[in-house]
Amino acid sequence: MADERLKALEEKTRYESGEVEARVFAEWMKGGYFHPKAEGDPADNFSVAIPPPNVTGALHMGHALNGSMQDALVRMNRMRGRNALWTLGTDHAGIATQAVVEKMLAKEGTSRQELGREAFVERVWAWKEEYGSRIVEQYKRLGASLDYENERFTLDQGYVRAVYRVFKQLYDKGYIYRDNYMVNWDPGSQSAISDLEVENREVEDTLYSIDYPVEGSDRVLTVATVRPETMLADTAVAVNPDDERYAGLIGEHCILPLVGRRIPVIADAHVDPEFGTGALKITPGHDPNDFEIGRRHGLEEIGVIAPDGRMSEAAGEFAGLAAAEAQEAVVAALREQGRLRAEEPYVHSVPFSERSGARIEPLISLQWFCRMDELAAPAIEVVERDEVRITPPRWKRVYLDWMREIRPWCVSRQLWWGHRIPVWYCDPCEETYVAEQAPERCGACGGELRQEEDVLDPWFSSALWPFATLGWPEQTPELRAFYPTSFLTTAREILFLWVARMIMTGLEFAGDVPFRDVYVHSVIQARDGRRMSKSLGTGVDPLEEIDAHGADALRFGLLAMSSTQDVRFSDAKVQQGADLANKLWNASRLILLNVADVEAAPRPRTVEDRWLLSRLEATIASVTARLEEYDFAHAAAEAYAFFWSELCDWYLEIVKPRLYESEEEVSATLLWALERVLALLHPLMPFVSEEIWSYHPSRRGHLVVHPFPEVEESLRDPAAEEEVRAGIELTRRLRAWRDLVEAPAATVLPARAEGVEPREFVGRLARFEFEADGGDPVASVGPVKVLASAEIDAEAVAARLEARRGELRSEVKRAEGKLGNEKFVARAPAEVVEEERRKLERYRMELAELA
RNA sequence: GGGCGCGUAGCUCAGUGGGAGAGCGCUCGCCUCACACGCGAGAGGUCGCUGGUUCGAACCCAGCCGCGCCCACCA
Repeated sequence: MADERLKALEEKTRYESGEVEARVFAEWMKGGYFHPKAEGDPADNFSVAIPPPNVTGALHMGHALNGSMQDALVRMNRMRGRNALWTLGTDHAGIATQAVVEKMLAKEGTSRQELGREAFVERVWAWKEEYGSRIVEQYKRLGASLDYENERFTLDQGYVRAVYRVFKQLYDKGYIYRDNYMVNWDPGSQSAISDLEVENREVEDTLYSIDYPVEGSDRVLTVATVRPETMLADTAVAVNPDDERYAGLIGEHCILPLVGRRIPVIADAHVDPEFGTGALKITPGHDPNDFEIGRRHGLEEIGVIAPDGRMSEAAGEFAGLAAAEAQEAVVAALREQGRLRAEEPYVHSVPFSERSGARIEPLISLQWFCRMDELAAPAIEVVERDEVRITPPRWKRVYLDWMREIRPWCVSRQLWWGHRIPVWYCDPCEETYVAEQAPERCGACGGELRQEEDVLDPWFSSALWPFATLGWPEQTPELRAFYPTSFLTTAREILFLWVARMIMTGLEFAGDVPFRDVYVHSVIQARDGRRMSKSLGTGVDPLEEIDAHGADALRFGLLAMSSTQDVRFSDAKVQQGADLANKLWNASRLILLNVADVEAAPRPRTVEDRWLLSRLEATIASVTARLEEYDFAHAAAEAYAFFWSELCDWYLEIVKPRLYESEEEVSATLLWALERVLALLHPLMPFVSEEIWSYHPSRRGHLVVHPFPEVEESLRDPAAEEEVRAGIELTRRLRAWRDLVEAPAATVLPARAEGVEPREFVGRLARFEFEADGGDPVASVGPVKVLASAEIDAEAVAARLEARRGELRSEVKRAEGKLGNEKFVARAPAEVVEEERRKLERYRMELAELA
């Protein structure tokens, strides 16, 4: 190694992530390591399709966690020599992207309507070209080993082809149809949205009770509603068929106040006789339940609220008012007519759009739907049979429950940014064409065609992600080599929106499941336990964490935090990662600056060497197993514990004298151990491990493609582990003893060992001299007799002895009690009883020594 | 209304049938020639409550009390 490099290593006593990460990442990119060959079989290769972030997005903690997990597995498998592909791409994110550009236009004093559709879509593309790569650059900061050479976008040319192919085939199968149906209308984005994009929130409204007079009688039916303005669209009053109070009224009519319409009194089991008066006003045009009831009874569907949130012509004198204004006006009119019986505060849950935040306006509109039951059936089976494994397993049932109740999916959106639905209409002859490419003219009359205005729900295209990104519908080498992908990590909130749909389309169109494993990761909450949210201001910015502590620190921290349950963001865990990076750096300096010029190899000379090698292999086995079962938190914790405690605190301290003399055996062994530790940690902390590796004398190429350590069973040595463990235990007891008697830290205390000779390191690390002459024994610590000396306070020793005797007496009592229990001796497993007897024996012996 | 998860050291979390753990924080002692982002030694938990099963329960079962999430059409 060049002397300047060694000198730099010697001088840098701290690991500085800031001056390493960009340089190392550039080296990886230059090496082309992230772009695998499209060769081999999917079963031997490893591939992951990144959950595509929105083009408008910025890296948030969820991305960082998800990315850290995916990258750990992709890196591990790449190191194992597999063709490892982590597919990169972004989602066009209809509403979000359209909203960003619309906001820009508003600032310029114009609007999308003013621009027109074509010019607007061009503007969005221009925006995407300029700003759409932000989040990709942010993934690089995290160290994500994505295939940056092949970035996909849900609206790129090939992808659109895949979307149109799927739409056409679903249409031809009869799954896709157009219908007038009740949808969740989002007045914010001026579009229909799917059930899954609706969230219910508790709201305090007023519950109005209104009297509907019964035709030809003095009776009134009192109905209750929180939306009195919708009464203008009422077409019936419903009561429960078993409700005796109203039995005689079924088939009669009410006269709708304000409107004067005759509406029938009908019987429907949906009505709860216990609620209110047991009479329910039916508004098929503006309430999902009423819509269902209306269809059952063939009621007229009247719409009085238009898509813009204002009252339509059908609202008569209220036309043109905003719905809220209409509500006030209707209530006032009813009050004036004496029809308003009661108003009371009422808390109930109300649907809101997750996209725009606006209160959902249920209304009937002409939309495109996709029937899901046939697609769902095989997607249910593959999960039932664990051909797609869901981890943690409790989500399997959640998935299955939802899939078994699946309902048609409203796939059309009234937006301009997205996949314009590939349907063309001929107005004169009322023909409809569904095609992958625009037909020239109408086949029937030769007339001009008009393309459907609506675009597809962005989730429609996301549903094709694992195979569309690999080039489907072409049978590309990528598709052959990397489909099915190996696994998917995701947040539980998109289990239905995305994961379930990918499984359905994968089976239907790509002929196989889209991935073998789904790992549903936990949610990282804000430090105070609230959800991280931009609007609440509770988000923690991963890029700030990277700037402050390094990408490795953040990655380690997130993996260490992750578990199967939600956790609060922990600054301490990120700090632990930063500390670990620094510790790695410094332990490596110690090793690299002192070793002899030898090949890295396990060359144990002492039992401590065999101990370290054995512990290292145990750690490799365990950490690897944890990663393979997606237990990232334990993988991180175990790697940390081995490195920090066993390798640094014990082994390095034990072998320092040999290392300073540049002994060959210990040098070779340490270089070997360091190489394996760096490789093992690389998937978790890629930057610092790669950087240190650049100083390692065994280095021939980058660590990113260095073989991942395979367990060497021959290095396992239980006897050495036990012997050194005992030495460590004795060292600890001696240190604790000297602290208790307040012996000065630097002094070496005289002692004699009886029976077995303690390992050399015990005396050195605990600062005891076992060959000491003279002095009377003042205390026993295990096999060690401590001799009297000026450094030791006799009173403290006496107190210590008494305390230890107390401990021993209580241990003896506990063990005696247990062994005195006949049932314990009779029923507990023999080895448990035997172990208890051995303990009792030991305690009695030590107590006898101290007496 | 149904389902799921969680209540363990001051804090954040592991542990899921045989003597309570980690990181941080705290106390004491160390600038020991890799690291003070360090080293050594400690203090600190009747494992939410009540019953039950078991020789033995933080762990299994039942009930209760708190907290969170998901699904669901009660006006």
